[in-house]
This record gives sequence, C-alpha cells and structure tokens, in this order.
Amino acid sequence: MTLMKKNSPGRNHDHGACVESALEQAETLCRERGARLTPLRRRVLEIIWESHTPMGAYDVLEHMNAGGGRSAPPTVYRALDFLLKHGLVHRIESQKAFVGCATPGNAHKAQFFICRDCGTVAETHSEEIGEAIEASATRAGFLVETPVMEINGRCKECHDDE
Amino acid sequence: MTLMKKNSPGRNHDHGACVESALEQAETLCRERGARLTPLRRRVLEIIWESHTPMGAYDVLEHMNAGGGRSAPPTVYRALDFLLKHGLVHRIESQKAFVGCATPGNAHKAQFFICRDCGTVAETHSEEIGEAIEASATRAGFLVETPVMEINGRCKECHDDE
DNA sequence: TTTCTATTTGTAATATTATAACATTACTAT
DNA sequence: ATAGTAATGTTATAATATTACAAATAGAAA
Repeated sequence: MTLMKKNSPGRNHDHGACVESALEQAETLCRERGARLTPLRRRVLEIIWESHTPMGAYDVLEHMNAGGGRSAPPTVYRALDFLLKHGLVHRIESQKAFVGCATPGNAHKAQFFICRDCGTVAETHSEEIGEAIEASATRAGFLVETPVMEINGRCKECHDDE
Repeated sequence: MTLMKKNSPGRNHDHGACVESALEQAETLCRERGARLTPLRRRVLEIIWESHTPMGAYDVLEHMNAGGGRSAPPTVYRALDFLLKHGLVHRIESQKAFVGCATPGNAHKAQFFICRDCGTVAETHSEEIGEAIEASATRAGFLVETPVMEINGRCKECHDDE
C-alpha cells in the first residue's frame, strides 16, 4: 500500500481518511473558537468534502435532501457562510462553487490550481507568489487584503494521460 | 494641467481621453482581425468604459435601455462574449462584473488590483507574479492556462484619505 | 428547573445573474 | 439577386443568491 499525505487530492489518495481528517480538524477548530459546528453545518462540510471538485450550493442542497430532507436554499447558504467565515471551505469564484479547505486554522492566502479536465482543485500557499504580489502591490501603493487566485489549467495526472 | 498616462485609473485622470483611447484601440484591433465591432458592441464597450469600476451585465442593460431602448439580456451577454473573446473587457469573477481592458491586443495574463472602498480596478501585468505562479505550478506538475488573479484591498488614493 | 436571550433553523417569496431556443434581420460573397 | 453566414431580437426559463419573518432550540442566568 502506498503512503500518502492527508488532505491532498490525486487519483489514488485515501479519500476516506482525507474527509475524516478534515472533519476532525473542523471539530477541533470550532471547539477552540467557541464556534458551533452544528450537525447541519457539519453535514454541509461533509458533503463538500465528498470530492476535491468544487460543488455548487444547489448541488449541496440536493445531497442534503437526497434522503428525504426538505431544506431550502437559505439553509445551505447560511451553513456555507459559517464555513467560509471560519475558513473551513473556500469559494471558487470562477465557478460559483465551494471546496473544502485543506489547511484551516492558519489564516492564509491560498492559491488554487484548478484542472479543466478532472475539475480537481489543489490548494497551495506559495510564499513566492505572495511576495510577488506584495511587491507589485507596493509599487502601486496598493494594500493587499484578500487576493483571489484561481489558476486554471491541467493537473499532472490529466496531462500525463494524454 | 497635469500630464497623465492614458487608460490608467486614478482620481483626476482625463477619463474622456481614457475612454476615447480605449474605443480607438478597439476599432483598430477589430479591423486588424476582421472582427466586427458593431454599433451595439461598441456601445456596450463604451458603457463599460464609463468608469474603472466593474459593471454588471444588467447595469449595462439599464444603460442601453436608458434612452428608450428595448434590449434583452442575451443582447448584452452576447456583446460581452464578443468583447471578452477579443480581450477588450475582462470579467471580474469575484464581482460577477465586467471592466474594460487597458491593454487589449497583446495576449496577457493580467492581475487586477481591486479597491474595496472606491471599487476601482487597476490592471497590471507583472512578470514577477507570472513567474512565481509558473514556478509553483511546475513544482506541482500543473500546466497553467488561464489564471484568475483578483487582488482585493485598498488603492493608494483611498488609503491616503484615511 | 425555569425563564430569558441569543442563535440557529424553517419557510415563502423574490432578487440577481445567465442561458436556451428559435425567429428575424443584415451583411458578405458569389 | 440570392444563398450562406453572422448578428440581433424575442420569449422563456435556468441557475445562483438573498430578504424577511416565523418557529424552534441551545446555552446562560436566575
């Protein structure tokens, strides 16, 4: 059996462990902060973590209601707001969709590498990119707050497939 | 009278010249490419260039119909598609809105500095950021195609105001 | 426990953004 | 002139997101 990093995408990673780890981290983080990860919010987080592909709010809703539930859009959007606020999920602006955060807790400015073939989003936190942006911003007298960096292209695996 | 760069935002720039220059460039570019900058498309571009603040599709529509027009959404979205395809406008994903491109023609991977106070978007093309992204991507075996870089924060002028 | 309060969730309606499908018009080239 | 293509008009609807208010519930305080 192959060894692999938790919370990292890739075709053969142990996604069960991946999700489990994400949920545990979320529990811990919320406990520390005195934030309430209610069953509903936890469920939304779990649904989003079903894959490393961003999921739209209405897809989340469908999953919630799959077992006979009767939730409405505000329920989902509210849970998503909570999760976003606590950095447990990210919104991929260019897709109007949401993806689990691999490293919640440490406030971060992330970059997302989004594969146009398989849809997988890999999150990175490159110092180099951050610094390049700061340098460019400083030159313009601009104060960086929340950069949105969604880098579309093709992931290693899909490219290797050719 | 102060001298200033064309097509660059900033509180006291000569916006009339700014727009005029943008429209001229668009005419030239389309002529070169054999693309048809029809009156309708030109009008949409002109409306978007009314400011350096991104404008939503439905705001564009309102402007179009202000003089008694009767355009419908598809008309605007089609014009926007054309303008996007030819790099004459950019879509700011995080705002579902559109802004004029300051340097059409040269295919480019742009960064946008977006001020949360005044809403102004300044477009840059930093080699450094581009290279940092490439480096980070290469390490992950990722092939960059179309990066979306929307850097939210505060522009010099708004920050100076304090 | 009981009450109080604040937070969370439910529910209905509606706003906002975007596209599909098909009809019509205008331009281009022969 | 006319066929073929590109552009626009028109109607309807899909997809995404929010507002406003009511009900339920959890946690704190008495």
